[in-house]
Amino acid sequence: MSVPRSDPASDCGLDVALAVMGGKWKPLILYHLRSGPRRFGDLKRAVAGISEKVLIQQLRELASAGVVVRHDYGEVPPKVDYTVTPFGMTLIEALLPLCEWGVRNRTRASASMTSRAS
Amino acid sequence: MSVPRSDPASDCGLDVALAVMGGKWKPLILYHLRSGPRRFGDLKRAVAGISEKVLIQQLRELASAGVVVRHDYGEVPPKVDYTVTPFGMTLIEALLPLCEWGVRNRTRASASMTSRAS
DNA sequence: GGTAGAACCTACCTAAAGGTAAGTGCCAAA
DNA sequence: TTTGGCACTTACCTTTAGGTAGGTTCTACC
Repeated sequence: MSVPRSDPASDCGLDVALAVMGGKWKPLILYHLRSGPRRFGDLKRAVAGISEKVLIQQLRELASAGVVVRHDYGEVPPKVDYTVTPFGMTLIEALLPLCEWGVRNRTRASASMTSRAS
Repeated sequence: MSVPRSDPASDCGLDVALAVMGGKWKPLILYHLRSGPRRFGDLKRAVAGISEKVLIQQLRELASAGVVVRHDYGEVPPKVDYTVTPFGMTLIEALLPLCEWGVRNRTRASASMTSRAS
């Protein structure tokens, strides 16, 4: 609406990527799913600190983006697991350089964030 | 506090990267700065849709993270420009695969986002 | 003298993301 | 029979990122 001509965002796909994996926990969820399927409760414990509500919410969004698939075994007690799709894997791969950058610059970056340290 | 042992986030540097370039406009700002210094007003026009308040806010955060530098010419009328640092350049490079992913999957990704379309 | 533009600052408001706490149906183990 | 775990759901509240709309100081231009 407010973009005049040849939307500058179009050249830089970051908006797309951010729309898919942006959010406080999605990167972490993806990280924990990268090595295979995980059950809901399993994931909940792995992604320490996340609430069930938010976890399921993020999983739904990832699923509706085609990044993960939900598999319901239809058993009782309930058994459900989540797996990264091949498409999701391409995202994870594109994410890796940024992961590495983060790991390399963790100290430096958090040092500059002093204004944010409570 | 709620993290038991060997914080899972530590393995995946995405939290660091997101802390630095996360936010609605930072990727775009970086994108527009990648090819050289830009004056404030210039940037304001380039990043169409952003308000001055938010632009300056994001620039300050990028600057305090060491990703860009603010140069004040001390002239009157005011002249200030912003440049990406070498450190910032390493971020931009780590960002590129994600950009490309976004560009490649723009259609697919936005198609899955139907639930978000207003 | 009035207007415009430079690079901001300030106060206030809104919307959405995320967090908290409780409840659901069902079954197995204590 | 109470408890606990599974995979959720629901209602409600808080935080914060971002947006809106003004103001400021100075000069240049008409």
